[in-house]
Amino acid sequence: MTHQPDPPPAERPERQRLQMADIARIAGVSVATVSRALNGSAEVSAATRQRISELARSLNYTINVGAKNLRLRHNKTVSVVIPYDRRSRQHVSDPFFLAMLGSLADALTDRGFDMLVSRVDADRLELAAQAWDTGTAMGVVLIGQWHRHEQINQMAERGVPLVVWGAQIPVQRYCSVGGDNATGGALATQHLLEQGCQRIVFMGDPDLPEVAQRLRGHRQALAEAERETEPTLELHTPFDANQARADLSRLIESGTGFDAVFACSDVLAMAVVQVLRAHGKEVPRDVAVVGYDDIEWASHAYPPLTTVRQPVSVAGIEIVDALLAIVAGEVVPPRTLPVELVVRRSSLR
Amino acid sequence: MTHQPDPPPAERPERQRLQMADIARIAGVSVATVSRALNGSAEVSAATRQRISELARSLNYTINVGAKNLRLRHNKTVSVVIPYDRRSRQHVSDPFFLAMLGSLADALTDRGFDMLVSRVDADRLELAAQAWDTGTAMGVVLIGQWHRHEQINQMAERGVPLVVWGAQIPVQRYCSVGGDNATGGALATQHLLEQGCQRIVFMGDPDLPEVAQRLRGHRQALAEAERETEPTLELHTPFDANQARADLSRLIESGTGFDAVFACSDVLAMAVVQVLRAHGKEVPRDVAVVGYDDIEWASHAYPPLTTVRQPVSVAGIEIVDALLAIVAGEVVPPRTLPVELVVRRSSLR
DNA sequence: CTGAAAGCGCTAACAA
DNA sequence: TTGTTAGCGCTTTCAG
Repeated sequence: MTHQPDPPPAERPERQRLQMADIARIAGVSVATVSRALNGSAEVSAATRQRISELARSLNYTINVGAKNLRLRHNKTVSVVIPYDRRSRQHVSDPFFLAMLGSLADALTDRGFDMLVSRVDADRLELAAQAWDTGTAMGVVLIGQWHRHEQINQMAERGVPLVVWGAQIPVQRYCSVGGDNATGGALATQHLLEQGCQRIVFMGDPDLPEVAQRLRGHRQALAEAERETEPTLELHTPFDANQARADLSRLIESGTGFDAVFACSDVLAMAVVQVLRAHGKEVPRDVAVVGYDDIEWASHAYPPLTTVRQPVSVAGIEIVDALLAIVAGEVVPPRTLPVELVVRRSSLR
Repeated sequence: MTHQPDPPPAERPERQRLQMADIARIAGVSVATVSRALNGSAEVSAATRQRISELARSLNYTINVGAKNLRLRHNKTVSVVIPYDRRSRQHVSDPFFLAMLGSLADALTDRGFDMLVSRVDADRLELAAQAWDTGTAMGVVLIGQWHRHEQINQMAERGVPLVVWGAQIPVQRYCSVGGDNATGGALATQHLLEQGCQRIVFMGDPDLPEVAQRLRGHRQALAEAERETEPTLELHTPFDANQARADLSRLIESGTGFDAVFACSDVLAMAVVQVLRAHGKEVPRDVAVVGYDDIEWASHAYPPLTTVRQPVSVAGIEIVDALLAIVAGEVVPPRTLPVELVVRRSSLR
């Protein structure tokens, strides 16, 4: 994706790289034969194939992928886009997103694809398609849909092969893969209720589809236990630890009582624990805390964090497979992956 | 980087994408003119340039980057490689590496470059050059040199434009950018000595050049304070939290006394705090702890972690600029960036 | 089994 | 100012 006028072409004494023609000349065959040999075509004699492969290897020659792609009119790279919030730029530092990135990298590498990574302003999500528009990538993976559902729909309608990590939403014309957020929310709240918690704070920004679904699960669990939902206890905090600290401090200082917090990410939950501690409240004795994601250090936090585990490594595979299917022309329905409550000390009373 | 025999070309009813010829036909000019217009050449009349740009935009046409690159014989993508240890695969989950990735992404995006991300087995580091060999990327950034100094030298000698985040090493034929590890190590240890610590455990694998330099700084600080270095207190723990827990537990159980730990990453430090706590030791009262990196949550840990801050965001810029200079044919000397001790509660007695 | 030749989508001399 | 033309490095009919 070229975002600027090209700089001067950096013309240095052009390093002379070998090309197929060189190999052909040295081997005393035509480039066609070299091409066939190097691509393992059956219609070249085993002997020459062997000979040419060895020659190429010994000369450290590799096929130029750009030229190959141009000729073949396809390519093997996938663009992975991490939207960021212009104000905070925060969430790319969220370990969860980065874990997803790692998972995608593995899945793509295993299948022989390259991964192009870029960050785009969430307010300009159309740019996510750029790598596809320019023919740089065969498809794009969007990590998180934010509040840009409509823009994503438009991209998909424009024909961009697209898979989004996020929630499944009613009028959705693209393929999403995501955790079962409603269940996740319900599991967390049920668990807190079972621990005898009476007043549970929900922390998360329901503007984001995934969070909205978790909130729905949360409320449902309350309803099933015949508890009222209290708007005061619903903190619409975005995925931003600083905001989490501010919001929770305000709540505490307002004198509102509560004995549990269900935060929509582990990062938020850690911030919550920190604030509680600063206010002299002990976790889990005074306030039980549950997070979301189960990132690496949730288990190493103090206290170890109860959380809803998202299936990150299978997610990478699911996303990549879905994208490949879409590129192959299939219609792939959205997919919801199971989540699981991991109980640790932070919520045990 | 194609790592496998190509799968069947996914031949679906080829989505008909516009090309320059289409725009030319519609606009009633030649492709040359379109090319010039779209590239902002001054030798096309402002009027046609305007007209063609608008036509292209309205038709949602974008120049095919692959074809352009082939013709121009260069490209604007940089390959960023994160080596991984085959056994643990751990360190890609290290927030520090991921922060570096983010920093590089920003620096590259700002300059209009694409970022190709891949993970390679540290034991097969030659593969890091693949994206360059195949012409996919104009250069490569290696995050961490591990114990593969020689292989990296060979890549550089082979002509691969290369910048490595890591230590500066005597016989080095490639460009490295890294923090001032010796100073970092010294700062940490001096600080612990000032806090009155008597027996400081050093945790880190000196097989890695960066760690070796931190160890040197550590020893130097001890020497300046006229303390002996005690081999028993030097734990050769790799960047792996589990290993850290195991190693420190063993040390404690061996009955060796100590009142401080200097760990070579924040992740290790957090593991250390956890183990100490499990053994009934309080941080910092019984044992002071200092980490390295100053990743996001070091300040939110419990207790907040004293650590040596690495200049991640400037590092991304330095690395990218160095790589671009190298691609432009310059000889770029290795660069060492200043580090800084950030004192927090974990080390205050 | 191998080679000659056309062309993937674009840019840049060179001509007009 | 604009068009014509020759490739960039490769794959693949189509002939031999």
